[in-house]
Amino acid sequence: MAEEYRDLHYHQPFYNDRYGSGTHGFTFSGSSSSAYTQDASLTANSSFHNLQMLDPPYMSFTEILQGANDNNTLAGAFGWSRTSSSEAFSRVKDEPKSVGVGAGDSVGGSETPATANSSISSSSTEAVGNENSSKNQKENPVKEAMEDGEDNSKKEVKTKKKGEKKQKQPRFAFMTKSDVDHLEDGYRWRKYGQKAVKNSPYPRSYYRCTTQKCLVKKRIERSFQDPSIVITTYEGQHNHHVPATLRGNVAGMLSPSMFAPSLSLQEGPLFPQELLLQIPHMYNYGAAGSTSNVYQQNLTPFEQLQQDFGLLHDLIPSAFPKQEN
DNA sequence: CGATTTTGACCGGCGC
DNA sequence: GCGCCGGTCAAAATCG
Repeated sequence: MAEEYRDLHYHQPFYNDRYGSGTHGFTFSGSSSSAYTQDASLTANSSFHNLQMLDPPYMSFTEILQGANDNNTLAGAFGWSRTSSSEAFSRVKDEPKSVGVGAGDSVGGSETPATANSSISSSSTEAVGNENSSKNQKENPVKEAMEDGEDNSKKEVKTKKKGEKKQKQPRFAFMTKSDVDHLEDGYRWRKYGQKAVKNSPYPRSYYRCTTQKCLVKKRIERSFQDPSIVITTYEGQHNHHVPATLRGNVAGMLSPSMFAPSLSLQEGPLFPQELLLQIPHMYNYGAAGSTSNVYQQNLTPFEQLQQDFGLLHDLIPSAFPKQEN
């Protein structure tokens, strides 16, 4: 447990998405893409689609979310580090199996889990695929997913009930440029496995939220194409707030209030979703098919937000609610 | 000494 | 039916 975080490195924004058909999701049709694409580290044949960011027009995240929510919640989190930034989210539709990212590997579990030298924060709820978003940090608030979760609970290893198969929960993934594998996102995680990733020299690590009853899981892997990129995939939504022990860290930064002064700033809970709702700009990626795309952008508005965020935090600490849990 | 990580075995789905 | 593969379990090891 150590918790330390420090300032971090920088993240770059990538977006990729593999949401497939979307019925929901963020798919805007945009067209231009401003970012540059990165190679796909994820799926091999992904063609990148466009992601575009809307600059001026701020689309409210809300809109986006609305669309998005249905399927998954996005909860992404935004991690803000002042220096860093960006990541991407991706939601995945249900994919059959692989998560999509094929490339990366993960964290070595062995190394530094949460404390690495520099940690970045990022997080999001689950994702899978490849998308990107920019900064984030925390997790996902979505709610639905887990309720039933049956995942953990009943899975005895061998006897699972016959008939039910586990359903998959929505996942969100985002990419972060960082040398630290396990990005601090405010929640406490317990590693429960590590597997080698096919075609990649880096392993993938599996983590589960340590909060009781919370079924959220996440996996972390490093892109084999660009080792500086860490792909984090969240599955499920937290049914609790960020642990109090982490307050001050990332947790503090997560508060959505910042973005929405006009919204309720009180103590609300702050889920990333809320955050998203308040963010003025967004990038969109079209997800067209099921291919995944990855986009990388240079920072843009998001970065600014992040920075602003950081400043706010420093200047007006009181503005950030503390959460307890 | 409790919590977390490590790591190989195991499980279940899927494609051939 | 078999093998591959992603994901999970769980005992042992390690950490703090």
